[in-house]
Amino acid sequence: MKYWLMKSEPDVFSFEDLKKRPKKTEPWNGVRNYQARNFMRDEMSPGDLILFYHSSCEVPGVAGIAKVASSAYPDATQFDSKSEYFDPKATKENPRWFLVDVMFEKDLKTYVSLEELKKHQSLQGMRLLQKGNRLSILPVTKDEFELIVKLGN
DNA sequence: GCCAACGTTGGC
DNA sequence: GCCAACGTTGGC
Repeated sequence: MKYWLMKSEPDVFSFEDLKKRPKKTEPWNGVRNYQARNFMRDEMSPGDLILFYHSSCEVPGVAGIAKVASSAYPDATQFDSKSEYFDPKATKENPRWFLVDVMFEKDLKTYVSLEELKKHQSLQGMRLLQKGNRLSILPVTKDEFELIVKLGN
């Protein structure tokens, strides 16, 4: 079992939006970064737990807990010429972008802001907190995951 | 294969 | 809106 942090802009797709989905799942489409893709394609397994992180918003931070709900499969938006995520170099025979389905797991009692994360000595090594970090999917250690869940409860 | 130019991310 | 950081592109 692995642990992850996945960023989403809440104006586009928030943790509350995930919860409101009929099956509480959502294909994590639109990732167009190779490192992030590799995490989904090669490293994630169904059941892995996810910190659902809100970025580019008033108060960035961890909004709730989700989990990986499928194995990896091609992101359909890469083949759709009308999609903003269309990739002309991708073919169905040779897809370039993969995704997993993400499912609501549980709420936190309180939102855990980025500011709060920065206060904790034991989280200083998180990739999320490193300068210049832009990756939208990041691995998180078990200890980091558990501490952050504790901060939210 | 180098690297400058350009685009994007994301906190502030 | 700014800007630092960093990934990608494309000319050579």
